[in-house]
Amino acid sequence: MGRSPCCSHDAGVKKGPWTEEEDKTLVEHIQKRGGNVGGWRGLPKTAGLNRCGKSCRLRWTNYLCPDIKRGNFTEDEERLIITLHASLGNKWATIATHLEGRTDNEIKNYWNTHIRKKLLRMGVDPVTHQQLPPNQSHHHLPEALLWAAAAASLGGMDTGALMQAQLLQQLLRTIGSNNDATNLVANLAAANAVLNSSGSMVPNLLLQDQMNCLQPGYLCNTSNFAEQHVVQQHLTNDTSPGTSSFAAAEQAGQLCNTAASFAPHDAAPQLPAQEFACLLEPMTELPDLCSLESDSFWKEILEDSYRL
DNA sequence: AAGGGTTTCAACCGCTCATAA
DNA sequence: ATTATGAGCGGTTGAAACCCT
Repeated sequence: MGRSPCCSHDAGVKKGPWTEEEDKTLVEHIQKRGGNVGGWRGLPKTAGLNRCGKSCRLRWTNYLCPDIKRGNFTEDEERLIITLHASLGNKWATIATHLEGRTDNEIKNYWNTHIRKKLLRMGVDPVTHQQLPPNQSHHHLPEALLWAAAAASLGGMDTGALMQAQLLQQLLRTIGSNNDATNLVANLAAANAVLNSSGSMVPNLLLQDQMNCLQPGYLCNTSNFAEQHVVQQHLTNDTSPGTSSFAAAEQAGQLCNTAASFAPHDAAPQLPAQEFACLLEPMTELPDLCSLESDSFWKEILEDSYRL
């Protein structure tokens, strides 16, 4: 089919931002017809607007239509967009049908200005939704810590969890680089002091994930870490106060990214979360609420990691 | 306060799809 | 089967708002 002649090529047709008067004219015209537009092409003439039909349709569907919901996207909406985008791609109109009151244009803009950047910062390719290779990832350790700190400040993660995230990242860095463990031990000591002084309780589930992460062979599958976290959370019906599932998944994603960047290059292909959950090795026996009272537990893990 | 850089989002453009003739 | 046309979609643009120095 040949391309249709665009009405915007009409001489003298106004373009650019709509005035209040034009909005009023368009709304009154459509309401007068009981919401039945008829045909957009002929609408400007019958409504008395010096606009092309296309412009009228866009203004109505994206802004003036009374069904449109205004305001910031909720956490649930954001999660739904990401989920739908993973399966549908840039099918904004289709995605919009799943979010009541949101337009395709609004979702597209929100994706490009917020979600896309957020995923990139987390080291996730916004097109494929897969982990970016370390050399392409915008993610790096200090930024991960900033994210964790931001999450903690918003109440999504307590300080104990934040410290755990830092510790895990330090540990993985040490494992990956084979550097000496001096800094890690020093950090562990510092963390110990902080935890002892604050009395923070470390979310048990987060610890379990971290412990799994440290087990031999796990690094080959770390790209599934975020999914695994969600599956485990679901299975254990975790309801830790102050840790929403989304925040937990995000924080798990952070840890996943770091872990994946140190994974062997011949890492096994990814498995669906459900399949992977069945393959999980038995959990490591955790110390008492991981109080970090005893450095020996961590030292043993470190020693094990050097033997890998 | 100013001005330069960045971000946001309404609106446009060009294309494809669906359908009537 | 072919063609013409309107509707709708997704990528892109640019003005305004916002932020930073």
